[in-house]
Amino acid sequence: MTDTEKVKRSGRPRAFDPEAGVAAATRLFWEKGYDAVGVAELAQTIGINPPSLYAAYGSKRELFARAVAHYAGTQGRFFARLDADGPAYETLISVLEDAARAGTGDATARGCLVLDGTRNCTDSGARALTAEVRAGLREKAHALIARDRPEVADSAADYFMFVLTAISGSAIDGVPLDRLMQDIALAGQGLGAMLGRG
Amino acid sequence: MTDTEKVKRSGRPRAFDPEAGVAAATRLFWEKGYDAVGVAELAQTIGINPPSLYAAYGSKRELFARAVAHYAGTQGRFFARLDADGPAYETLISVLEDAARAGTGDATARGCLVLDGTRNCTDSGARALTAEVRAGLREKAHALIARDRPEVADSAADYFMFVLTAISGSAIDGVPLDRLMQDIALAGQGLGAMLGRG
DNA sequence: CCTTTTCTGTATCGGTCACTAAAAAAACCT
DNA sequence: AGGTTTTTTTAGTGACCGATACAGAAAAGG
Repeated sequence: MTDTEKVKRSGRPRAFDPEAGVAAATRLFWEKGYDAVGVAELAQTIGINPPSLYAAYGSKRELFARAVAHYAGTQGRFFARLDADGPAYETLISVLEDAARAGTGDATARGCLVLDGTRNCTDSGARALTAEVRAGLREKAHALIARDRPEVADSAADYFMFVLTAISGSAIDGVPLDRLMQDIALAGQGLGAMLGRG
Repeated sequence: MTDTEKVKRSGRPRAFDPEAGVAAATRLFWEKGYDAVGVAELAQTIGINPPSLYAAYGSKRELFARAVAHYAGTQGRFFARLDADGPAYETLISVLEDAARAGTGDATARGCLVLDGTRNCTDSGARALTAEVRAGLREKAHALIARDRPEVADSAADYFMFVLTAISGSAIDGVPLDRLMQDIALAGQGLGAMLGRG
């Protein structure tokens, strides 16, 4: 008995799908970054007026929070593999490669929303949102590494985030996927030396 | 006979030092990024009013260009070592380490102005400015590597910029210098494998 | 002295920012 | 139908954005 059924309520029904609105907002935030996207632009892209946006989502920052969550569940879904119990080195490398693919996937993809979406952002709340997700990613990587090699988990998890940062920033700067794959292979040598590949 | 003497001209003399203004603007652009700094804030920090700023520098973008040049000649001076004729691997690593030091040097240092100062920036002219400097850096690294190992110059120069991107982004995200040094050592293994250390 | 030139501060330009007050519109209820 | 609830649209709020018009002030040349 899944409770996803919509409860019938009084009042004028909403003329748009809030989840579809979040998806559209995610695209916009991803392409331009938090500060560079205006509320008027968000509303127009969703197909509504600003008051409807505020009624549905509360504020630009809360909509961004929804967008980050949506992004994590779609573009960033491959990070869930860090929770699996495969070999650490191979898992980390494959996640880095998927990150490169996601950050260069289509013409409008520009790096990673979580890593670079709030760079130079004036809203500290928005910055804190992405920072929390980044901390969660580091924690996942740390836990994966610590299962087999607890003594290098701190260093390796830091290095994983370091390389992730390079991937997102480079993707934004226009480095194509095949170059990113080369870079990941080179960066992976440091990871392999610490973790032992295989 | 250096021609740095100021030419005496008619008219009311300028009440501030334009070069000192550029230095102050550089700090501001570095700390907050291009878009997040307003003209009013720039003028106030320099100690002038907006009209004086426009009279002296032309526009916010032109002042930013001056700031980038000033930054390259001060914070980024160590990149000149890429032009020296030392061993490629050691030179590249030491430059990366200096970049980490510059990006975490004091409390207000936030990564690299050239690498991250125009992230999520809405002014395409400002973005082009930093991109040109980045391309120049890559070119320097490429030339250094190509002297001894032309067959890997493309890959190694790309990887050098990849690691540089990670350093700046990580510094902004709060990674301390000692962790960055560890990360550089790990990333350097990929560089060493290509270039041969020594 | 007076004119010319350049810089100064004040006060503001039109445009956009995130956000909202108010009322019309579209559904439900009795 | 009449009343209630919620969303819609219209039309704005004050604050800030980059950039300037204007007039007074401070120097030089005559």
